[in-house]
Amino acid sequence: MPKRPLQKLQASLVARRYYLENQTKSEIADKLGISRFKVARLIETALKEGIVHIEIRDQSDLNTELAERLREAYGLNVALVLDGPDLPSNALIEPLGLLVADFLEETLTDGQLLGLSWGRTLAAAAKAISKLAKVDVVQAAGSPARLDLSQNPTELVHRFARAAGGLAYPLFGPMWVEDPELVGKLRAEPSIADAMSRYDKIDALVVGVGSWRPQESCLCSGFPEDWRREALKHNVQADICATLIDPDGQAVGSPLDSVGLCLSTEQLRRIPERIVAGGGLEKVDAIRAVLKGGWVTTLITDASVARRLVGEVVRY
Amino acid sequence: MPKRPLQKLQASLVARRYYLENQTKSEIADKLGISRFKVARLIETALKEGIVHIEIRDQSDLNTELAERLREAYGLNVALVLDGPDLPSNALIEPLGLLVADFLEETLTDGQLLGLSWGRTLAAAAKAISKLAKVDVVQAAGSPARLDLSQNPTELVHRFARAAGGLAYPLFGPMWVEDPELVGKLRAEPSIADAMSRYDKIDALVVGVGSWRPQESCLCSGFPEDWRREALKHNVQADICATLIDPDGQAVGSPLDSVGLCLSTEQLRRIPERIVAGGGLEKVDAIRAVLKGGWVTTLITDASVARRLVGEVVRY
DNA sequence: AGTGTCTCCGCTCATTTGATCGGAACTGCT
DNA sequence: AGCAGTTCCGATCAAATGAGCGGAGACACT
Repeated sequence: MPKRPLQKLQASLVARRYYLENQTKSEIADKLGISRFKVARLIETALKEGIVHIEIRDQSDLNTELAERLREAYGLNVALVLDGPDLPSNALIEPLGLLVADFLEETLTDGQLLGLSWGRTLAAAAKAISKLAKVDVVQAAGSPARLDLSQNPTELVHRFARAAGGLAYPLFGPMWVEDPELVGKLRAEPSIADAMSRYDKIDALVVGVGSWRPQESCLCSGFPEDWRREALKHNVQADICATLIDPDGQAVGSPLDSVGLCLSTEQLRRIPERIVAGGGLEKVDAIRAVLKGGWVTTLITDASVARRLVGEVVRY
Repeated sequence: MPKRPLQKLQASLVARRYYLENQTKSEIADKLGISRFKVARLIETALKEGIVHIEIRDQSDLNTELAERLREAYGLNVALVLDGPDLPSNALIEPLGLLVADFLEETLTDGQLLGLSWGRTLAAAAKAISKLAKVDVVQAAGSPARLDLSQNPTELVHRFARAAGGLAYPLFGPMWVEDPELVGKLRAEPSIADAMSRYDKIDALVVGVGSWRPQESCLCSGFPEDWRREALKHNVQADICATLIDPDGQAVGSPLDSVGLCLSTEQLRRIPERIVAGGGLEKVDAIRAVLKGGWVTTLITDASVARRLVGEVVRY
């Protein structure tokens, strides 16, 4: 028996009354005949000594602890981390989509303008959306090559707009054309011009994150051979909407800047809320890159990625 | 997945920041763009829903939770409950004595007058005492019959006084005599009168609790046969110093009132701090009785007794 | 639409709490 | 004993928090 059990004893007694019985510190102090400062200090030591244990138990499938660490490490506004074992990207698309849907349902407010790129996670989100705030929805980039129909970005924009009861501004056109003259004509096309003119007013943009590991990215694999070579020479790790990102998070110029039908890098930067969704360890390099560059304000990912990212000591 | 994980999610996020990262509610509110009231309500629900778990871990061998419940159930000022398995009284005497010693060392203040009765727990306490506040010590009752030397109350008073560096007022005399005339003479005896005259000024009294189950109580077994019969007719369950207590906690008159060399029941009542020590299930009836009658302000006991007592639903 | 109920929100005002400070008491050292 | 270093304590003032209230919006029912 320690010679003075009563110091810690009193600490645990005070802590019990304060935390478990909701008595005020002053009240406890009066009853115990000590000053309220002493009570406060006892509680402090109880906390420090581990006499008081406070534990936050997640009751959903979200890991809020990882989320919080991730959020702090990369200066995000919000991080949502789906808890669970390491799974391949494919298996994560649907739950992440659900999460994106839920997040949008709870955070968008009437009258905002939502920008959407494309991707499987967004497609899953679109399916899961039920009721959205009354927002208008604009397509942030034309259709990339080799996209199957279920991911048709135009369809996606309509789905969101319908759920929101707002207007849809789809972009009927390819993400890029190789002929500079043709780009000019397309951009002048009224429906396309209408959509693209709204890019500066987007309140929130939702995009998947594209990995540039060979054979993974839609965008990478859809690029013309010479573009891709050029991009890989710059060590591009990720694409976010139409912006290519190197391992340090810097934007790498690409032909899309001139011949794309899409949000420009500058426009992307200016969007107040940039929501990026993507999970699975295959994407961890891409996600790290976009986080480093500060391209993200809200990240929606899974625990495997989050664990990897917070396990790295660096902070930005 | 619940349709709205984000309500609880936000609750756990807010709770994490509040409890684990010590951010203020206002701070959290600002960062999240919600009102501080909403933060407070989220934390409230997190508490209510069990998202936040707060646990007080005792680091000593004291069970503060039982102590607190006991304290509340019987309106005690302080309860100390030694944690551990059910043990017989004998095995508890030494640890309880240590506890009494520690308690006195931490709570007595210079200049007070400490009253002591006798008993094995007090003897153990006396052995464990090392440094006490500078108090004077007065013996609250004469020596009962059949007490072995180690429990000699006079010796006890001296030990305490020596540890305290204060004066000792022992009572050289028996706890009672059967001849009323002799009592008068003894009470007039200067050293005895000196001690007894201080009974009204006692700040804190430490007593063991005596059980009146046959063959257990020192006091009971030491009583003359006719006194004991009379007491048992009144269903006496306990003695506390020289006062006999029935199962409801009422004081039962006894010859000690007239022929005892000891604190009277009225004097006992007036002592501000009445510290009662005793443990072991054999004593539970006695302890219950003295608690019921409000004879105790500080109870020092063991977990088996505490469990039993708080397990009974009644409150007084 | 009208209406009663209900929940949720943020305001005001009083209370509770924290940050910071200087002084008292204690300790170890000369 | 005398003295620096340390710890502990409680006061003050500002900040954080809680209790309670009324209004706005959602919902169900007429």
